[in-house]
This record gives sequence, C-alpha cells and structure tokens, in this order.
Amino acid sequence: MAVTLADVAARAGVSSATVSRVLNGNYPVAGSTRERVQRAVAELDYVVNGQARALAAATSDLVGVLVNDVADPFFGLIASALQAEVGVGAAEPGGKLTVVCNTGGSPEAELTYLTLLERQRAAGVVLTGGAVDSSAHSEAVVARLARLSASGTRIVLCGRPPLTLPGDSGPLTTLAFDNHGGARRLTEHLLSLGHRRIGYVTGPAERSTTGHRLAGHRAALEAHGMGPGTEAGADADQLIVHGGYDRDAGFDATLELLRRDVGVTAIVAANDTVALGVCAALRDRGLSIPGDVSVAGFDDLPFSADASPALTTVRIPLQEAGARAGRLVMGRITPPPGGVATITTELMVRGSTAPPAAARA
Amino acid sequence: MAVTLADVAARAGVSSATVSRVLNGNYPVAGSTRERVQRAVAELDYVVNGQARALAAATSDLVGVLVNDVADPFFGLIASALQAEVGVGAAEPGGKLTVVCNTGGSPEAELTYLTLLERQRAAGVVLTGGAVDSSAHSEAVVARLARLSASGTRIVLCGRPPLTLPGDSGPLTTLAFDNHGGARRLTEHLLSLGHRRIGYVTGPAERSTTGHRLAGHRAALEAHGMGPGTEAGADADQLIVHGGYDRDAGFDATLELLRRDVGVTAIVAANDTVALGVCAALRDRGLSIPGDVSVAGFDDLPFSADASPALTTVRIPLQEAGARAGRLVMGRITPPPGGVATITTELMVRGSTAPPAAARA
DNA sequence: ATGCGGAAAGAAAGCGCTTGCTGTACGCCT
DNA sequence: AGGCGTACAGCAAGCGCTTTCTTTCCGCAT
Repeated sequence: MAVTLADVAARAGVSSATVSRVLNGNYPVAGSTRERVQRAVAELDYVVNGQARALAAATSDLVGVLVNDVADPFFGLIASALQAEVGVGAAEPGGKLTVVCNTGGSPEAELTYLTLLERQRAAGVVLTGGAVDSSAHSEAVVARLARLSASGTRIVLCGRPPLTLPGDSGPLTTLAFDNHGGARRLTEHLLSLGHRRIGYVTGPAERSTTGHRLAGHRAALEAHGMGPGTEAGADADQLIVHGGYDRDAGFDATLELLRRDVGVTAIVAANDTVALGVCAALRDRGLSIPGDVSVAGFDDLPFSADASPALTTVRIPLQEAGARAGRLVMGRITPPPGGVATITTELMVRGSTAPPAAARA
Repeated sequence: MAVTLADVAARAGVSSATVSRVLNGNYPVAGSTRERVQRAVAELDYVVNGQARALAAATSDLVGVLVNDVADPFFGLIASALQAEVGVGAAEPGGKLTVVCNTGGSPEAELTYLTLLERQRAAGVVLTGGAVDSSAHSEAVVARLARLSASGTRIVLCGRPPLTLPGDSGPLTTLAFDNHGGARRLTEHLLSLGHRRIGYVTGPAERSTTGHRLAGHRAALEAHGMGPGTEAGADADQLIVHGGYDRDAGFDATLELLRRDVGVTAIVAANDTVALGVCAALRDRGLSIPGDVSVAGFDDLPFSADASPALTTVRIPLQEAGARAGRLVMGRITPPPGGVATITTELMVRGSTAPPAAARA
C-alpha cells in the first residue's frame, strides 16, 4: 500500500540499508549514491514509517504533557509554548509531536495517561498543575514515573512540588512557581493600601498550589501582626472560603463571604479565573470594584489586563515556563543543580485594588 | 530492558501468541489459561509496546489536531473537548492520544505537521480554523490530505470550508460554523437598536472565516438598504478596518477607526479577543461602553460573559463542535449526508450593546 | 475400536525499519 | 607488483508485536 524503504531502494538501485543511511545521515554515503537515493525519495514521495523506525531504533517522536484542561488558559499557555519549543521546524530531525492529556485533575486519569504514554514509549513527559496530595495515588504515580524514568523517558515537573524517585539519581527536574512569595507580596500590597479585612477564596483543597498560595497570604498577615493567635486574627477563618479553580467557585464563594457579613474590603482569589467569578458576584450584589471591594487574582492570564477594572494579580510567566519545560524535556538544556528551578512571580498592581473606603474618607 | 510479551509468555508457561490473544480478547482462550496469563501480566506489570503493536497490526493510537494556537481559548476549547472525546477512560481499548499541533496559521507549518502525522500513521486528523485562501498552499495540503485519506486516516474539517479530494469518494467530513448567519444577525441587532454607523474590525485577510463574517455583516447592511450602491453605504469602506485575530489588532484598529472620525456608534469585532482590544482602546480614549460606543464580538469565549460590561457576541458551541469532531474522527458517528454539518450560531445580546446616544436623546 | 470435528495453543512469518558485521573495490605505500 | 587501509554498500539479524496456518488433543458419534 504505502511506499516503503524497499520501494525507494529498488528505484534507486541500492539496498534499503543505504537508503536508511541517506535518510538518517549518520553514515558515510558516496555523493552520487546519496543523490540517486534522494531523487527516488522525492519521486516516490516517500514518508518514513515512524512506528517501524521507533521499534527498530528504540526511539520515539512523542512528548506527553499532562494538564488539567487545555481549555484553561493557564494550561493552554504552558502547553502552547511547550509545543512550540518541542515541535518541529520543517521536519527538522529531533522535533517531537506533543501529546496533550487532559486529566481534569483526576489522579486516576493521570495514571491512565502515564500508562498510555509508557505504552507509546514517549521520549518525555511533562506534568503540570499542582499535584494531588493523596498519598495513595501519588505513590502509584511515583511508581509509574520511576519506571518511565528508568526506561529513558525524560520527566519534567512544571508548577508541581519537587519529587524524588525511590532508588534513583536525585530529584526529578522541576520548574517550581513561586506561589508562596507571589501570594505574600499580593496580600502585603493590600495591607499597605490599608485593608484589614481581606477575604480569601482558595483553590481546590487537594491541590498543592492551593496550600502554597494560602500559606503566602497567611505569612503576610502574620508579618503584620494579624496571625491566628492575635486579636486581629481571631476570626481569620471566617475570611477564608474554600473554592476551586473555576469561575463559578469564585462566584459562589463571594456570595458566601458576603453572607457571612464579616466586613471584607478586599478579596483575594485563588486565580484570575476565580477572580472573574468574584467580580461577577460583587457586581451582582451591586458592589463596585474597587470602590466597595478590591479584588485581586493570580496568574495574570491574558484577559486580566484588559478587564474593567484591570485586575491586580500575580504574574506567572507561563509561556516562559512552558518553553523552558520543553527545552528540558528535550534535553536541550541541562537541569538546574539540585533539579529544581524556581520561576519567579511578579506582582501586577492594576485598577481592581485601591484603598478601602474607610481609609479614603 | 523492558518487559516483553515473551517474558509474560514464559512466566505463564504459554506461547507469546496466546498472551497476545488474551490481551486483545479477539480469539478464544481457555478460562484457566487466560487467568494464568492475566496473573503473569499483573505480576510483571507488563505494558504493551504500542509501536510494535502498531507496526504489526497496522493501527495507530494517535489522532492529530491542527490548531492555530492552543493557548487561544477558541482553539483550546475545541481541542479540549476533542481530546476528552477521543481519549481514554481507564485504558479502554480504542482510546487514542491527541497530538496537538500549533500551526500559527502558517500553511508551511500545517504541511509539516501533516507529514509528521502521516509518518506516525495517525488514525485521524482534525483540521481546525479558517483555511488559508492561497491556492498554491492549499493544493499541497489537499494532496497530503488525499494521501492520508487513501491510507485510511480519517480526516475531519472543523470550522473550515468544505473540501473535496480529487478522485475520491465525495467531500471530506466537515463541521462548518455558521459564521455568515451569526454575523448577519449580530449586525441586524445593532441596526435594530438604531445604529447606522457601524465600524467593523476584520480578522486576518487570508483566513476564510474573515470573509464569511464580513459577508454576513454586509448582507445585513444591504438588507437594510445600506449596501455599497446606496447613499447610506457610500463610504462603507471607511467603516471597515482590516485587523487580525488578536487583542492588539483590535486595539490598533479601533484607534484607526477613531482617527478616521467617521462617527461610529458601534464597533463589531472579528472575535471576542479582538473585542477585548477594541474595548481597551475605547476606554483609553475616554469613551464609555455602550454609552458612547457599542461593542460586539464573536465566539462567546468564556470570559466574555463576565466582562464589564458583558459582551454582546455570537456564540459558537465550540465544545460541542470539538466533541463532535472527536466522535467523527473516531468513526463513532457517521458523517452527515453530503459530508457537511453546519454548527449553528446564536446571538447573545448582553450589556455591551445599546441604542446609540442620538436615539436615546 | 476407529474416525472425525472442533476447540485451544503453538510455530512462524512477517510489519518496515536500523545497524553490526561482512564484503568489495579502489588507491596508495613500500 | 604485491599488500594493505579505507571508503562504500549490502546482508541479515533483529526490534516486539499480530495473525495465519498447523498441530495437538479431546469428546463424541459411528
């Protein structure tokens, strides 16, 4: 059916071994022969069978990237930059295809996709998104990663807590986002504006990112004498609503916060998408931003800068992270010493935060 | 190195053929033998080599999806729904891995990725986004698609103009978005509000979608006696600015429109992302939305409903389209008669459009 | 008893490629 | 002129599976 190496060889009057060598260019072939072969390849419009090649050469043209959901801009940006880095320019050898796997945050799906990628003998796997803090599942994931790693698959963690494989050579290559520092600076910004009653809508409880951001927020409060032991921090729990990483979670959580009537003058959202819901809920209740309540997000997704008012948030250079993860998984750059590189975050102060009404009066 | 079929066979005391049959369940195997094999598989934690299987069985576990850029929510939503449909639940047989290819709208990149997918003998390919109207390139693309199709790769066009392969069995399976109708209804909405000077920011000139939307817009104008031949339509060209599908294009185009000083009371953007830029530019110039100028978009991306004011736009059910494309490319549903299914669009009237100031006065 | 059909398992031939090893022919040295 | 090194090119053995064809073995009817 399809044109094979043998067809090309026959046409060029050489053996298939020679054709293979011309194609891969890793063995001396006389100029005239090479030309003849190349002409035959062109005439027959030959395209190598990647599966046969992979089988014979024990290589793979696939790189997997595990994300919660590509439709979420957070992951979309990472995946896009990764694919651009890993992908090919003009069929350049070494360029890989990017397999996107939506895990929906489910550890089972994560495991399933890891198995599938192992089955395809993927050249590399990038895991993104906060890890799930469930020891049962993370054990299984670690076991799978250990096998993958042992069989030569390069593994990169992006925005996940570092991980060390059992009986292996040091920790996995990791790109860690400075969630703690970013959240801390964000809350400090609100405190410096004069806010004292700051609501906080968390992400999903089981994700590691959620904890890190919340911890940063609390660290800022404590540094200002508003820790849990202090008088000012007495009802700190009342200011926190546990949500999720989607818009509706922000909406609902905000209504809950307002219902509690704890006098918030600012709300920090788990991320920008949540902040969208927070803003929607506030408007729904007739509250102005930042007039009545200031709002801040996290991630600095593309639409945040153009929101009205523009959203104060913490920028994570997601594209840079994706590109870097791509280079790491391709082995184009060497992992940082210790395996962990921290991606710094930057506070973006914009129109959605302002001094509380009381301070302005 | 890795565990192979032979290892499992040896452990179970059977031939590798039997193991293969147990794994694929397409051949009678005695219950006791089956059990023994399954135990061996579990004990050895065997994972089949997908490449070897693909080579022997002439199948593939890969489905490719060509998008402009996954980071763009428009494509992200399609890709996400597609991958969910095509992907696996618990390694269910038949589940495929989704290869995402960012073409950046470049026909060369498109061709390169098609070759790569052919090399991997992909089971299916979904092409999204408006096609590029350049005959030279589209010819090459058509040729590649014809080969892919001939070799059994299922091809689905999603949001692209229908295409018929030379000497083939009818047109390719196509999911066409009703861009024309949507744009027309959108402009009619503005006209019915009383707008007569409606600016229009187009998408990239070479994309087919751009033309379809613009045509719909013009059709609405003509139907209201504002066609190019009429007095009202005399300077129609002045109301149109050619842009692109990104936020900055909308920003720049709007400034240009204002510079022309043609008295627009409403601006229709090529899509929601562009509308974001349009709004930003208007605010930048101190104009209120919709007080001074109404703004409308296209696509109804997730953030549009929560924008402030909420964006009037035309909804394309992108997730539904992606899911349907997934089912088609998997052969789970049969193509519509004639090959072309039209995805209907729906006008979403929201806060960013209102009667012009003059009409309200 | 003999023979026969069918169910289950094995042997082995590929699938299309890569690559170590084996030839072969030429140019050069002594 | 003989021998040897070098530069190419071919042979053939896999890579790990699937699948066709055979074989084996049993139970049953004759």
